[in-house]
Amino acid sequence: MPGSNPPFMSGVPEFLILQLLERRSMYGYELVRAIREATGDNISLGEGVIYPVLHTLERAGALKAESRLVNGRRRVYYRLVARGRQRLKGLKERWGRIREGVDNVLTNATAVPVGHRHD
Amino acid sequence: MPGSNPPFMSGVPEFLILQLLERRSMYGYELVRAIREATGDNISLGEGVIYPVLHTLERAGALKAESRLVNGRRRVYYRLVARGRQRLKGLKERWGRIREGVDNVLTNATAVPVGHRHD
DNA sequence: TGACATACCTTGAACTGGTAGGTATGTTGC
DNA sequence: GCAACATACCTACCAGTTCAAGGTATGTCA
Repeated sequence: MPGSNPPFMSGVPEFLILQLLERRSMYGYELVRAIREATGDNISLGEGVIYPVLHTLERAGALKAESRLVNGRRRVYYRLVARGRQRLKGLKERWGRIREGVDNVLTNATAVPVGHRHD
Repeated sequence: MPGSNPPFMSGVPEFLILQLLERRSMYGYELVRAIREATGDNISLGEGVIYPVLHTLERAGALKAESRLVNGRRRVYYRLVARGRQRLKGLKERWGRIREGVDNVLTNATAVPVGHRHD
């Protein structure tokens, strides 16, 4: 039975990729390992996840690809551009809200919605 | 444009439902509002999301349904049972790991994986 | 009588992650 | 020279899930 659907992962690969590329350009294979490291081994994504997302993001104009030749091997570096930064910003906000919402229920506290604080 | 696919939501409806039903039994329509309240308006799920999840969860043996008649209206109350509690436990752990992984990248800190702390 | 809240339900579309497979090059050890 | 491995890219298919939209029916209030 190939392809189960683990919870809480939707949007996460894209989010992590965008986030990491904000710091510096990277190539796909590099991202696979970077994600493991940067998440403290909490999240591990295979190449079969990374590459398609990269391609989608590029088609969407969020990333620019540049093929370089290093040690006789081809590497496709991806650079975050304006549209990608915008996208990242939106995802950050969304992540913040959902994270907060879930944690509210988790910690049993009755919530104070973002943007409705009145300290 | 029907059916967009907002990120970070996969697994969340199930998780919230399980979480809320751990405290007390509720019926579907009640859950819709309870989720809005409990998440501090950060998350809002329609009936079209709640009911299918409820049915799936019941089929999976995580919930027991009981139909009651209140004020001439039918209400289907759902009660969390053992299998559901187990499921909730697993989701809690998963949520913890993913949340931590994402936040690690977000806060730019190199991570300390869960279970690998050595204070 | 009409409007609205309550309360349940299903269908179809769209998206997305995961697995599994496949290609090709450089490096290392025997 | 050759096997094994790491590097580095890629795609096709599956499965599961959220969501909007629509539909039914009862009670209440003006």
